[in-house]
Amino acid sequence: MGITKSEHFTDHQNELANVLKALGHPARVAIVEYLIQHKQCICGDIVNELPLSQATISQHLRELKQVGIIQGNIEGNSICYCLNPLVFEQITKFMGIVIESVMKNKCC
Amino acid sequence: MGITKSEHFTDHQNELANVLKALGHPARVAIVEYLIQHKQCICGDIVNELPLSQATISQHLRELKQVGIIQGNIEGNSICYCLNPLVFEQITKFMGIVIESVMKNKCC
DNA sequence: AAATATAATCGTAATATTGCAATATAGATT
DNA sequence: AATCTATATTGCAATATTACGATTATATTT
Repeated sequence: MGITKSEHFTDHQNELANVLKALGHPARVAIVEYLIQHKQCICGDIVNELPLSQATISQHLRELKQVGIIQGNIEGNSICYCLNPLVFEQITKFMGIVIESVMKNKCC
Repeated sequence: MGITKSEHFTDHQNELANVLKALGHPARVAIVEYLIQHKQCICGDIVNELPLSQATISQHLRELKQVGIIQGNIEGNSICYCLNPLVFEQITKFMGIVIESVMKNKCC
């Protein structure tokens, strides 16, 4: 099929999964890491950094933006992208709950 | 194409992306949440919990296991699965670095 | 040993993702 | 206004993912 049965899951589960899926590609991890170092970028910066075409980079940026991982502000000719902290706080919170739970009870 | 050009990225980027991709599906988020609450499960528990077939659940469990998110121990007839804290610590560390970076510098 | 219980695997269909060339769009510059 | 620069979009091919029925494998129970 290839189609996820989203309707059977909670909004929270779908939203978290969407964000994590967006981060689940090495090029998009690389883009986030570029933004960690340089704080901001335009599409062309990433095109110069990664061995992927401009069209492909643009697509990856769109996916990251769609789930709120980055935000883009138009600056004249180009678009300035940067990280959105809120999303990462959400993810960290989830991961924290997992870790806390695991620590309390060892595996069978 | 549908094929990720993994060879162009670092091991760290590929590994992190693989773990996040594995968590990037609502059913697999739901499995992790089940494990947070119940500490452990067998395949049949999840089959009873989620509206997906046994074959599909088994596949999702295998994906989670492949990237080290869960571990499975054979217990007679069935297999007991539980969470592996190490992976989540890795993810949290990455997320923490992102947040720290973002806090230092607002967007353009 | 036959029957049952549990879970993995195989085969397959439907759909999604990845990547790129080509093209389109929009602001900046001459 | 013509050109340049930066990026988005479209269309397409190759591959991956999701899901399930059917089957298989293994351990347990009768």
